[in-house]
Amino acid sequence: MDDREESLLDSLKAHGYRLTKPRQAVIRALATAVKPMTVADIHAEGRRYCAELGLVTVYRTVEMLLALGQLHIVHLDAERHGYALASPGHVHHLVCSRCRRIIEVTGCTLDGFLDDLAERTGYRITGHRLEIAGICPECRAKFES
Amino acid sequence: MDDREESLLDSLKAHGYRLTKPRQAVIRALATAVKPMTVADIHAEGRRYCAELGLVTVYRTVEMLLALGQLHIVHLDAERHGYALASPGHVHHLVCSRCRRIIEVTGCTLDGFLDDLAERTGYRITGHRLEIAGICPECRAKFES
DNA sequence: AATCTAACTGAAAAATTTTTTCACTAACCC
DNA sequence: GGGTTAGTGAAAAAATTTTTCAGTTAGATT
Repeated sequence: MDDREESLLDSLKAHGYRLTKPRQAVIRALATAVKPMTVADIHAEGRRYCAELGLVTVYRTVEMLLALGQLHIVHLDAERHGYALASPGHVHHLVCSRCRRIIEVTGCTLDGFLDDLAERTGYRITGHRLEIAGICPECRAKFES
Repeated sequence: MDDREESLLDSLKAHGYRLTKPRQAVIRALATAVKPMTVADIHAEGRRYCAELGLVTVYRTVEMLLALGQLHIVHLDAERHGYALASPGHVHHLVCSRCRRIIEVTGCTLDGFLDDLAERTGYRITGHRLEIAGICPECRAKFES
């Protein structure tokens, strides 16, 4: 169990949630993943850790983790979306278009741009989501000769 | 009919598509919208222009416009998404969290950051999606006293 | 450790969303 | 105007998500 997984379990406890096997399976599936996981992905992977894990519980646990701010929604190219454990702080995701491997990206440089934008439009800017698409080094090696 | 709508119809013709009434209704619904439209939104609004418009046709027309690059997917706060006509060039969307009104944003300042990122990670960066959330001036006036 | 109890569970059913199928319609070329 | 074929809506099917509910289990109490 890695640090991230452990702190997540602590966070559940701290919020009065029970540490059930199905929940641990969902969390482990997410903690182990290297790409955004759809509900079906989490279900399939989670069953490796809890054979009876039901799809409904995946939906419920995802919702719970989102409410706790521990999970990010990552929009895939088309209209599908997956979930990835959130690291603390402000992060974005760089997703490989081919294999879906993701890495977290910190230190985005949009603050000045957004301040400008607020001034120009009169909107109060409350947040932003940046998703970056690319081809990871492994896939480049395999497919770009 | 505004310019945008007209050029869209031209683009359909240029690609060998027929200009049917249901398609025109979908396009007009999108051209008139001030917020991202879900499939259901487009269907409801489109029926004002073509009373028999079927939901299936909305799905098909949306798919067609996406393939032509004329439509952007705009992810709403949660897991829902809507569609908005794409302006030519590189644009992002600023969406009001309260009323969903959107405005298009040009001139994002990420190029340097993305170049850096490519260097650091070895990814070849192929695109990015930036969605900015905020509260529009009207909603600020109404709800922020 | 045994007991209690409410949070939690999975299965089934229901609701919703999206895709497929198909007979009919209408846009566009002549 | 007439023919052809892309395009249509309705209905059915498939896929996804939510609700319901009786049974189970985590964790507090003793």
